[in-house]
Amino acid sequence: MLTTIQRKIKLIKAAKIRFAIHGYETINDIDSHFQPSNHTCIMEAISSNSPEQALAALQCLWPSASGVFYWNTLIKNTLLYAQDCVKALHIFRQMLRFNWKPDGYTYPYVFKACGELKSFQWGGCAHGIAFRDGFVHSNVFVCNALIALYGRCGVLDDASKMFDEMLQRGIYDVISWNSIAAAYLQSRNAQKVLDVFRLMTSKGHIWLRTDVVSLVNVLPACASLNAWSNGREVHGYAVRRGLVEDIFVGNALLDMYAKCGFMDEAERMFERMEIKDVVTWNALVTGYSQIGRYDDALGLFEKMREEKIKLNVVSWSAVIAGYAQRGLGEEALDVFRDMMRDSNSEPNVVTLASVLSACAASGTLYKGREIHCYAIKKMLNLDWNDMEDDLMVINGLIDMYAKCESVNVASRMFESMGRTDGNVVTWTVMIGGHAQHGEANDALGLFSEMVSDKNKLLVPNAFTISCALVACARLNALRLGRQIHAYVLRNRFESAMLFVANCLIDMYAKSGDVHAARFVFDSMGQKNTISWTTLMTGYGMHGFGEEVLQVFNGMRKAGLPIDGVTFLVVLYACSHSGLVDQGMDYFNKMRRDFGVVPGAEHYACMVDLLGRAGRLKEAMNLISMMSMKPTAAVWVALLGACRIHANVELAEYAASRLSELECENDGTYTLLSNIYANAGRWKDAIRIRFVMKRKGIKKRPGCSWVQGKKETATFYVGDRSHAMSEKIYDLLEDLIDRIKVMGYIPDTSFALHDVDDEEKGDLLVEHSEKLALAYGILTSPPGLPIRITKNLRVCGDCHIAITYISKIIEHEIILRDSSRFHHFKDGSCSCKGYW
DNA sequence: ATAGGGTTAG
Repeated sequence: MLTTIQRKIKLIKAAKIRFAIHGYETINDIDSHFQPSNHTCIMEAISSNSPEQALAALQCLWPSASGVFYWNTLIKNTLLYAQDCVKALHIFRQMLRFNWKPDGYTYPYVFKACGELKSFQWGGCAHGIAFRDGFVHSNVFVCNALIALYGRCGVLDDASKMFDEMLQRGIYDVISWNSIAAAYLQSRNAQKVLDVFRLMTSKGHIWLRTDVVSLVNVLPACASLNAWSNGREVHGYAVRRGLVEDIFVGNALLDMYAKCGFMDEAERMFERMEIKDVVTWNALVTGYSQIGRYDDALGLFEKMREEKIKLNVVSWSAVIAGYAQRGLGEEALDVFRDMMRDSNSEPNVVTLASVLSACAASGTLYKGREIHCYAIKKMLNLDWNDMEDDLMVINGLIDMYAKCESVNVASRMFESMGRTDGNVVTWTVMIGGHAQHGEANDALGLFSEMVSDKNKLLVPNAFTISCALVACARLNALRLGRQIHAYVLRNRFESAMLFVANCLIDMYAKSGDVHAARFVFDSMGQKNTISWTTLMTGYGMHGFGEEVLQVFNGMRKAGLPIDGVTFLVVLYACSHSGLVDQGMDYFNKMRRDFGVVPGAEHYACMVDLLGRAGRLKEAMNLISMMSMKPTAAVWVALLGACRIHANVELAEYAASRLSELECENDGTYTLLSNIYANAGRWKDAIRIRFVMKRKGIKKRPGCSWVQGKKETATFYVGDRSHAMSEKIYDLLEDLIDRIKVMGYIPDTSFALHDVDDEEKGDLLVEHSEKLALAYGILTSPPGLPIRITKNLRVCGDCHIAITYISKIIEHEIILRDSSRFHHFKDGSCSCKGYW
C-alpha cells in the first residue's frame, strides 16, 4: 500500500514530466498540488523518522521561494533532532543541486552543522555561496552564525574580522557580541572574553541587552584567569539585571567561585539555588576535588546517588579523574565499573582518558588493554570523529603502556603514528616514558628531534622540559641539562616555572653540580615543599649532611609542612654523612614534635644508619620495635651493614627473612655471597652463586658512562669496543704503575667477588669505572672535572685506586654510583667511607 | 550557553 506522501510524489513527478514535455503547466499548477493538504503531507514526512522520503518529496517540488521553508525545516530537524551534521549538509547540497535558493534561514543551520563538525572547508564553501547571494552583507543572523562557525573551527582571525565588519556596518546585536566572546572562550583567550564583556556593558553600548548567555560566557573566563574580583562584579551585575535566578547563571557563578578557591561562596550558591540540576552538583564536586578536598567531593557524589540525581558522564568521569590524580587507581577503576553498570551514561573520551590515567597509576595493564580495545571500537564509530579527541585517548594509551612497564608497546604506538600526527602531549608522554621507564637516551633523542624541527610545529611546554630534565638527571647529562636550562631562561614558562625549577634542582644535583642546584634554588621567586626536599636530597647524595640539616631548619622557618618524605630525606642524609646521633634525634622527634608517624621506609633508613656505624644490635632492636611487618628494604639495609662489618650470622638471618618475603634478587644474593667470601666461607659463597644460577637470576652487568667531547661514552667490564680502546688501556696501566709506587695495593678479593656485581673480569684494571675514568682523562681539558656514572655501586678496589689517581691528575673526579656521589680530589673522597 | 579529561618534580 502506498502512503499518501508516496502517491503525492508520483503525482508530482508525473506533473513535472508533463510540464517538461508540453510546457503548458505553470509552476503554480504544480505548487497547487501541495496546498493545503500537501503541505501537511510534506511536513509530516519531514518530521517523521523518514527524512529520505521527505528528501524525495522535496526533490519533486519545483524550486520556489515558499518551498525553501521545507528544506530549512528538514535541515533543522536533521541537525537538532537527528543530530546528524553530515546528513544535514548532504541535504543542503541536494538543495543546491536542484536549484533551490537558500535563504537567510538556511545558512545559520548550515553554518552550525559545519561548526559542529569543525569543518573549516565546508564552512568556507558555504560562506562563499552565502556571500555570492548577498546574505553576508545584510543578514545579521547569517553573520552571527559565521562568527560562531569560525570560532568553533578555531579560526579566530576570521571570526574577529567578521565581527569587526559587522560593527563597522552597524549590523549587529547582542548575539554577535556573545558569539565573538564564545569564540574567544573556546580558543582559551579568557582575557579577550573579559575585554568583550567590558566593552559590551560599557556606556557606549548601553542599548545592548546583555543576556544570560553573555554572563555564562564571561564567568568561565573569570574562573580560568582566577579573576575573582571581576567574577564578583559579574555576580553583582547579574543580581541587578535579575538574571541570577537563571540556573545557567547560577551554575556558572558556582563554578567560578569554586575555581577561584572561594569554596564558601560556592557552597552558599549551592544552598541558595532552589532549582539544581546535575551540573550544579558536578560543579561543586569538582570544586572540592580540585582543591584536594577529596573526601568532601566523594561525600557529595555519594549524596548525588542517594538523592537519585541522574548522574551523567561528567559526574562519573570527574570522580574517576579525582581518584586517578590522587594515585588511587584501584578506587578509580571501581567507580568505572559502577559507571559501566549505569545505563544512562556511556563513557566518552574524557572518561577513557581518566580511566587510562587510573590504569597507569595502579599499573593495571590488563584493564588498560581492555580500554584499548574499547577505544578502538569507539574510534571506528562514525559519530566519534573528532581528531583531537582521538589523540587524547591515544596519548593516554601511550602513557598507560609506558607506566605499566610496556615502554616498547608505547614506543611502537608512538612510532606507528607518523611524526606530525601527535601533539605536544604525545611527544611529552613518550619522552617521559623513555626517561622514567625506558632508555633515557631515547628520551633525549626525541627531545632534540622535537626542538630541532625547523617547522616548529611542536613547541616543548613545561611538561616536556620537565621530562627531558628527568632524562638528563638519570644520565648525568650535565651539558645537555645546562642547555635546557638556557632554553628555559630564553623561553619563559611563567606559571609552570616552579615545576621546571624543581626539575632543574634535581637535574643539577643528580648530575654532580650541587652548587648549581643551590643557585637555582636561591634564585626561585616561589618555592614549595618539593623545592626544599629536592635540594636536601641533592645535598644528601653528595654527603653534605650539615647543609641538609640547615636547609631543613630553613624549611621549618618558612612554615612549610614537614611530611614523611621530608624526614626520609633527612635520615638518608644523616646516614650518608655519618651523622648517627643527629639521625637518631630526628627519628625520635618526627612523631613527637611533628606528628609524622614513621613508616617502614623510615625504619629501613634507620637500620642503614645504625648498621653503617656498626651498631648492629641497636639496629636489630629497632626492627623488633617496629609496629608493622618489616619490609624487604629493612632486611636489605641490615644485610648491607653486615657486609661492612663482616657479620655472617646476622647476614644469614636477614637473608632468610628476605627469602620468606620472596624478595631475593641479584643484589641481595651477591651481597650474601660476598659476605661469605669475605669470611673465607668459599663453599657457602659458591653455593649461593649456584642457587642464583638454578633460579635463573642473572647479575646486571656493571656499566659506566662518561660525557665525552661530543657524546656519552659507555663502558662495560673488559670493554674493548671503543675506538680509543688501546689508548685507554695504555693510560690505565701507566696510572696503576704510578699509584703502586705511592702505596696502592690492588685488592684482589674484589676481583673474584666484587662488591655488587659480577665484574670479576680477570683483571681489576678492566672494571668499567676505571675504563670510563681513563677515557675521561684522555678527552677532558685539564682542570675540568670528570663526571662518571655507574649503574651499580662502585667497586671497592676501584674506589681506592681512583682515590690515589685523584692525587696525580689535574681533574676532580665526580663519580655517581647507584647509591651516592663520590668527589675524588687530592687523594681523598667526599664519601668518607659512608657508602 | 554552564560542569568533567591526557603529560612534570622530593
